[in-house]
Amino acid sequence: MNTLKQKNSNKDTREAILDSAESIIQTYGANGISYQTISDIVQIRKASIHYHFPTKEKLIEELVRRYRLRFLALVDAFIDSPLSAPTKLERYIALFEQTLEDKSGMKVCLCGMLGAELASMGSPTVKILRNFYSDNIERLARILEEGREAGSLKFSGDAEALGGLIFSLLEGAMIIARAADGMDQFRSIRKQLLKIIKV
Amino acid sequence: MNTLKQKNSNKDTREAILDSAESIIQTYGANGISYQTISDIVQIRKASIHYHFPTKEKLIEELVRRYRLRFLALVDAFIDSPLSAPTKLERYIALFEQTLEDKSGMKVCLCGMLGAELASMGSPTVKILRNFYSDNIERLARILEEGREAGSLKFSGDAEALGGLIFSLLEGAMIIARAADGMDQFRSIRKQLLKIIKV
DNA sequence: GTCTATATAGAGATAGAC
DNA sequence: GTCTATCTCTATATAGAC
Repeated sequence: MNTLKQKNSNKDTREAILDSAESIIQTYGANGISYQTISDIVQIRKASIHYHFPTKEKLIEELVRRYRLRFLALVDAFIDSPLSAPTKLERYIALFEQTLEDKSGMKVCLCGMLGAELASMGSPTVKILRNFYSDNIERLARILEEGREAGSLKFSGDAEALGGLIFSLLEGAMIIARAADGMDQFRSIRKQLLKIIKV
Repeated sequence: MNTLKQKNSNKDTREAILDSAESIIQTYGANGISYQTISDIVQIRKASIHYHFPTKEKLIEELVRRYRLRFLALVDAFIDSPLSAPTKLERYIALFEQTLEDKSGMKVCLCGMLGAELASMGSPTVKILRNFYSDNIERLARILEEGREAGSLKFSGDAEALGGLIFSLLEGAMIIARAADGMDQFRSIRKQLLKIIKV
């Protein structure tokens, strides 16, 4: 705890920059962030942000990378647990619901938001976004297949296709429900979905 | 055809501006348009665009208004026809599929795209977006209810809730499928959806 | 209705001092 | 690692000639 000690205070600044950028994008879209707005929130000069993230593209790339890892970790915390498949599915949906219920305003999935503007993102970022989508669909497919085998979920056809359906649905529902300005629509959609596939 | 004749040539320019802006937004997002990019496509000077649309906000508002009317007209062209409910549903889904299949690149629903950035849109625009969503959900609910009564569609619960689910699903699927870079994912989701509710 | 020219503000980014 | 200062580019928007 002496010679190996890192200059560590920058970790905090770096994370604070990512935190503020993430929050803004989830609320206003990719165009909502600027070095200035981040500067105002983090209380650091614009130029200092460039020390941590040389370009805006790199900042967004890092943002997406972090978000993906963090979100998948939340999923993987229960996916191999002894919980029933329907419970796992409800937990999964709850992750989206919580984002939408954020106390600082209804937020949308970062990767759903940026996916809308995919054509204007750098290719490393696009790769991570793609991975985020396929990782989530794969997790959903696993839950679905497990439920079908256990007899707790019922559906016909490909689990992967239904996983893609549910993931698309959740991403879309966040955007649409936010316009309705309340959680009711999202909740009624969730209820309808579970009614369809729960045995 | 003389005294009442309008100065009419501007109609074309106006529409051309809207067309180009629409196409850009559906591909790159709201941030993709600037007076310059529109100027390049329409072959008109930046300042001239301001003659037709004094501010960017007004331009986007008009864009959303036009899109909504046009899209609903396409839906209403068959919604009260003697077609079966499942066929109507397939036709409805085809409207989204066609947008995604556009020859100038995979496009996303204009209102889905702008909904992602709802928090940074002007309030008249937000109102029209909200209407677009609720109008579509209402049309879907009508088709669903009709199919249930005719025995050609099967589902339990509220038709409005299922309509919201399907609409959210389609909006989300356009975004997610585009990242997968091909129509396969969208088609497999459509297939899966129809498998679930077709009798 | 479209043009040229310009005002003004904001963006991302860099240089170099501390 | 953070600062001040500045560069360059692009954005929206306006004034006024044609």
